[in-house]
Amino acid sequence: MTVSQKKGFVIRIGRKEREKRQRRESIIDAAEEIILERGFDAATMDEIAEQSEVSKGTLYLYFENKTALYLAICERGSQKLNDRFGEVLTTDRSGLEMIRALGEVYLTFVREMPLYFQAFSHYEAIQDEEFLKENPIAKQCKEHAKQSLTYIVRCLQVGMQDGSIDDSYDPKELALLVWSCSRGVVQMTQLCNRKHDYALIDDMDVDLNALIPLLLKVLEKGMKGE
Amino acid sequence: MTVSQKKGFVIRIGRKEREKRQRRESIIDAAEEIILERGFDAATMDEIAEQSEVSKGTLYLYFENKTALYLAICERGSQKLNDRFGEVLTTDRSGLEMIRALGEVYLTFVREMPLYFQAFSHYEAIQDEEFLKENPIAKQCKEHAKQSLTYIVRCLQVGMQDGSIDDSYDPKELALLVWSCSRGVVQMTQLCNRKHDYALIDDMDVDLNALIPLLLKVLEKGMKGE
DNA sequence: TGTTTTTATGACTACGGGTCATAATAAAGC
DNA sequence: GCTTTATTATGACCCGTAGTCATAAAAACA
Repeated sequence: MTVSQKKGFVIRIGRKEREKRQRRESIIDAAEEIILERGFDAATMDEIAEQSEVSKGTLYLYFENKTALYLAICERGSQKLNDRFGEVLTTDRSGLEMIRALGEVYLTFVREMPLYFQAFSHYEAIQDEEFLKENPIAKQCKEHAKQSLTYIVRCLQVGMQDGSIDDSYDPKELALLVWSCSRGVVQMTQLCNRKHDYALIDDMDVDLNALIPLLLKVLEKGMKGE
Repeated sequence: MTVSQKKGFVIRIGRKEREKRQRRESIIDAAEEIILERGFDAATMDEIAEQSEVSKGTLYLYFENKTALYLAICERGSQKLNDRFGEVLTTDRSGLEMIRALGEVYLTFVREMPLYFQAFSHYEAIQDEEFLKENPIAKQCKEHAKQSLTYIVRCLQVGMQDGSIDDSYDPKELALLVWSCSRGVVQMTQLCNRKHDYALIDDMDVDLNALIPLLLKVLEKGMKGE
């Protein structure tokens, strides 16, 4: 543990750390599989333990409770989404075009990995504020969310610079708005797709796939600079 | 039971029906109180039974399970919101103005009765499709949602008639969009208000109260006819 | 009043989240 | 190597809560 200890020892500590993280990840993998099969609520810790080839007790060695484990899934998801958002920022486009790209990235993400989207909803449904305030994984999730929002702000700022977006808006407010609306629309889409008999669409015959392009169209017109 | 039976009997049946409904309502009342105190997840059926001055067994005579009871709360909420939406339609305003009014009604509703808003989220989180498909209360909820959406469609149609809204849009699609966005924004607002340390606002200093007006502003500009 | 039907009850069961005494394994000291 | 100490793993167990059911009370009826 102390600095005076020989190199070999330090290396071995490194390996242990690595193995520990690996096992943690494999538990999250297992949890994801089980949740995909059974759903968030129906999934049990016993099932997850079995799937991850670990005893129940060990599970609780890595995650203080079920919520913490689910938060970890959330954290993974927000990390992934964040990375994809970041990539958009590296491309050379107008602000408005980047906003559209972010929207498409978001939609693709949710389509490809609906589990993470569900996990986000789960996270938001957590009532216990104390837990959220203390838990380090929750803090990570927050960090990622903040980061994502910042990406949107940046795109809007670029758009205001290049004239593709009306610069009389407050970019931060507008970013929050874009974010909220996208979430709302995607949520609705998911909802309608999942239970295919969901009231709103039944005899309404609206094409859900048209909803996101429509959002972009309306938002763009609403945000466009003169 | 048969038609030949004397009046007194029929009247007594009526009274029993009435009492049964009343008790059902009082159970829902109790559930709402407990949930307000403890939250949806922490609330137990025993607590609710005690609060409604009924045994646990009786509770299950009126609601097949906890989810059904929660659905009943949802049904109540959607009924109330629906009524308020309906009132807006009776006023004499331009389509765009009515849309704004609906937005305000919605926001007021959520502010006054956050419990119902939470109940809606709960409803949407239910994974068991079979249950939702069979349950009559769920069907009612759906009916209300459909009705609300129709109100929005009507307002948009009026707006397209009076020229306040661009009539090249499909009113149904646009209604779904307006609805989704509003939900998204309100959800975000609720989220940020609840856990006051929610990542997005912390050091962003965005005024949440400005978010809904901003939504209306952007939507209006985006939907406006030339 | 006696009989049947409806409604109410709370002890009980099943099940899942979470714990903890104990065991296995690995590291350190000699 | 062998012993001692520290770390990590285990699953039997505890406890709270959703949901059940045999029994009782009440109401309707004859």
